[in-house]
Amino acid sequence: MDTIAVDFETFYKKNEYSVRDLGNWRYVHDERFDPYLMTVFDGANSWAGNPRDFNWDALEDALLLAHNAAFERAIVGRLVEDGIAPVRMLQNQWQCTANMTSYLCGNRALAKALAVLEGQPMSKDIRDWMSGKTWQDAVDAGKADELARYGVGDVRECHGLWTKYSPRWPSHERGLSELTMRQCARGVSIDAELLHEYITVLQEVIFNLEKSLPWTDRGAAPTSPKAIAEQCRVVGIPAPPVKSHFDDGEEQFEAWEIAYGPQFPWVLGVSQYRQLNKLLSSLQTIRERLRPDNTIDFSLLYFGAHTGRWSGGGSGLNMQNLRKVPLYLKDRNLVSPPGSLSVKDAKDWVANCTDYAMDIRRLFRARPGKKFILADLSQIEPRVLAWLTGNFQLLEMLRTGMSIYEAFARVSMGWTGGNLKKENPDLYALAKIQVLGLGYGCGWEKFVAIAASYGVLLTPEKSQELVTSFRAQNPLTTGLWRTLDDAFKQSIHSDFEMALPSGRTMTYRGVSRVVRSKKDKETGKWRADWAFTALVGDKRKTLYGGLLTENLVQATARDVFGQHLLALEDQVGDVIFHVHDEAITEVDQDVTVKDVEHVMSRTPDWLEGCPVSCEAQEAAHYLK
DNA sequence: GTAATGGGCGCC
DNA sequence: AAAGGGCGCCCATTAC
Repeated sequence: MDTIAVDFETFYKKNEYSVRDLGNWRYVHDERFDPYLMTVFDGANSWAGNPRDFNWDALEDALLLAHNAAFERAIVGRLVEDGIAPVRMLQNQWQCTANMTSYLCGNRALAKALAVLEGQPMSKDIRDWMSGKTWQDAVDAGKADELARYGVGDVRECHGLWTKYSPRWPSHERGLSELTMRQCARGVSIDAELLHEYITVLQEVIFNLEKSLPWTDRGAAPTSPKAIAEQCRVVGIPAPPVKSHFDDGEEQFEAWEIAYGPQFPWVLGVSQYRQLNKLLSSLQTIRERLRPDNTIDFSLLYFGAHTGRWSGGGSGLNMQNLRKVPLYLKDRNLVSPPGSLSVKDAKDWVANCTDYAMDIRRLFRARPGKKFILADLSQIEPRVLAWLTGNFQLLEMLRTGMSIYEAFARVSMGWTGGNLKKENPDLYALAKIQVLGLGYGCGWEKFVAIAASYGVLLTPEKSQELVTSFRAQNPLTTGLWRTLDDAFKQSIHSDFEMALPSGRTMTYRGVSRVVRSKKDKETGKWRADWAFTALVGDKRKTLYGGLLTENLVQATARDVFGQHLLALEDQVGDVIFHVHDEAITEVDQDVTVKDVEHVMSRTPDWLEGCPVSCEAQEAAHYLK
C-alpha cells in the first residue's frame, strides 16, 4: 500500500478564525474556509497546488499521513462534500505523525519534534506571516513560491518521520491514536434547548453581579487585580492573599473572604464572577460548535501529557475539566456552598437547594435511541503504586473486595477490627487522605492542604505525625522513591530511561545538576543547594524520587486505561470521550452495566496480580 | 498591535 | 534531606 503524506494550508486569522477558535468541524464549514494550498509527497515525488487541480486518483487506497491528521481529515471531508474530492476519499486510512512524535519524544509541534529526533531546525515564519492573508496576498507579495516550498517541506518531513520512526510506535498505541481521532470527529450530542436556557439565565446572573462590583462603574474590568487592590486600599482592608504563594494559600484566601465578605459583598463577588464567566465561556463555545444534528465535535490530544495521558485542549473547549458541582442560583444570584466542603459534600449541599441549579454535565447526552454507561476505574493509581512496590499484603486484601483505604489501615495503621468505614469513620478518613496524598513524597505543609480538599482538617502537629508515620510504615513506597531518585542522579550528563510494566519507556533527556539558592527552613538563611533537572517535552524541570514515582504510577495507570478503551470500542460500544480513568460510553439499549464492568475490571497481562475494578452506571446524560 | 507570563479556576 | 503530580482556558498585565 502506498503511504502518502498530505498537508493543507488554509486561510486563518489568529483569535478570529482558526481551529483554536472554532474547532475542526466549524472551521472547515465556515464561509471563510479556503484551502488554498495542498501539498503531497509519496516518498519519491511531491506535488503542490490548489486542491481543485489535484489528481485525487493518486491517493486511492493509500495510507494517508498528516501532522495533526484530524485536521487534514476534516478538510478532506469538506472537500468531499463540495465535490472537489471523490467520495471514496472517506475510506482511506489515516495516521497522525503529531500523535506519533508526542509518543516518541513528547513534542507535538513538527519543528520541535524534528529538533529533538533529528537535531534539525525548522522555521515556521512563513506560516505566521500568513495569518489573515490569502493565497492572492502571498502571490502579490512574491511569497507564493516560498509558501509552496514550505508546504512541500512539511509533507517531506512528515513522510520521513513516519518511514523512520513508525516501527517504534506500537500498534496498540496507533490504535489509540486512531480511536482518539474518531472520538473527536464523532463528537457528543447536546441538549440544545437546555443549553440556550442556561446561557440566557447565566448572562442575567453575570450582568447583576458585574453591576455589584464597585470598580466596574469606573470602567475597570470586573476581575482587574489592580482595581481590586485599589478598592481594598480605599476601604482599608488587606489585599487578597495570592493562593499560589503559600502552601496553605487556599485556606488563607478563604480566611480573607470570611473576614471581609460579610461587610463587602464584592469580596465574594470577584470569585463568583470568575466562576460564572468561565462557565458561560464554555456554554458559548458549545453553542458556537453546534452542528445541524445538535452534536459538537471537540478536541482530545493523544499523549497530550508526557506521562501519556490524553489532554483536553486545542480547540477552546476542554471535555476533561467540566465542573462537577452545579451552580445554585437563587433569584438570579449565585449562592455558593461553604468553601470548606469537599466536592461531594458541596454537591449534596446544592442538591438540597430548591430554586435553580445549573449543571453543565447535563448538557451532554446520549444520541436518540442510545444510552450512556459511565464507568470509572476504582483508585487505579494507589493500586498501581501498591503493585509497583510489591505490597502484596495490600494487594491480597484488595483481591477480596476490601476497600483500599481499609486495607491500608490494616497494613500500615494497625487496624484489626471489622468494617473500618462503619466502625471507625475518623480513622477511615485518615487512611483515605494518606493513600491519596502521601504516596509521592508530599511534606506536611502541603498535606494539610490536600487533607482539607477532602474535608479533613489537620493541625500542623497531626500532619507531621501522619507524614512521619506513613514513611515509617511504608518502606516499600519510600524505597521506590529512593531507587528512582538514585537512578535518576546516576544518569547525569545523559538520558534517564524509566521502563513501564507495559513495555513503554519514559525518557527524561539531558539530566543535569544545577545549583540554586534555597531558604533554610530553620534559620531562614539562603544557602546553595543542588537540584537535578531534565527535559520533559521541551521544558527543563526539576525531578526527584517522589515525582518520578508519581510519573511512573500515572503513566502505568494510563496504559491500563488505554487497554480498556480499545476493548470497550471492540466489545461494547462507542466511547464518546474519556477523562483519565473514566469512560463515557454510548451504547445500544441491550448493553448492560455489567458488560462495561467486565471490560474495565480486566488486569492487563503485564500487570498480573494487580486487582483492577471499576464502578459503572447507566445515565441519560453525563454526570458525577 | 502581539507575545509572553502569571493568577485563578476547572478536572483527574 | 526534602520536594505530590498531570493538564487547558480565561483574564489582566507586562514586555516587546
